[in-house]
Amino acid sequence: MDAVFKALADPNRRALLDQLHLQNGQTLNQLCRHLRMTRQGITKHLGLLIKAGLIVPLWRGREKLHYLNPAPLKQISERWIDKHKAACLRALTDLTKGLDALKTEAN
Amino acid sequence: MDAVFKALADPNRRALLDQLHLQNGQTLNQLCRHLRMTRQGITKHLGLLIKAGLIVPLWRGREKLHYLNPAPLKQISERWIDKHKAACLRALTDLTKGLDALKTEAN
DNA sequence: CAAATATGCAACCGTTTGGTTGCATATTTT
DNA sequence: AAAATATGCAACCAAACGGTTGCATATTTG
Repeated sequence: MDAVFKALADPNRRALLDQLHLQNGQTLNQLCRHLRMTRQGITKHLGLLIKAGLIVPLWRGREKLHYLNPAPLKQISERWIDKHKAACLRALTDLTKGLDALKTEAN
Repeated sequence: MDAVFKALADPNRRALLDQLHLQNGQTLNQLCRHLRMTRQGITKHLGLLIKAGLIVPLWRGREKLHYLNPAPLKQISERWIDKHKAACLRALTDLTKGLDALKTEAN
């Protein structure tokens, strides 16, 4: 899961995911058109995304097609984000309680 | 939003959030007990988390209390994760279609 | 007021990261 | 078979990162 968080940390990589979200199954060269960077640079980013399981590569002849894999995002969402979101109300009441405690202390 | 993704990229920072999730409003020193690192190191991590809006600091005398702020996570979840999760079925069918295309091509 | 406590700030340092350039390899196309 | 296309691999580099040490500052306690 750490690999997924790390993969999502870079805006260029998120842009790549967005691009595939727009049109799934693009080749490396196609993806290169949307991002001003050398092909090799993009290859590196795609490498991380693939390692994190966010993208699944598929070879067709000399072309490498890139497909989104939503599973890791779903995991993160369910096992991490939701857990913390659930604490939403609690966290806010904690904060206001903290503020109140300060106020009464001040008196 | 970039700051939030970057803040979440480090396991120590996620551990800090988890720790606050366990007990909200802890001081810097309290948080230091749970992580083997110098206080200054932790201060840096907390700095990023605060900058990302994930944690709200609150001074009480010489103590700095740290409270969770679930808002940024909610934003990321709604504006990014959900968007990509929604493509779940689509992405999978895309992939299988890609595989099928390869198979038929092979014949 | 002095000592202890809780924190901040800045410099430094090894490692990782993001990106480039250069060259090699594999598949198509002509 | 030769040329063109699509990609991989490795070395290299500056910048960012994660963490430390050393010292300064502010608040409490005795």
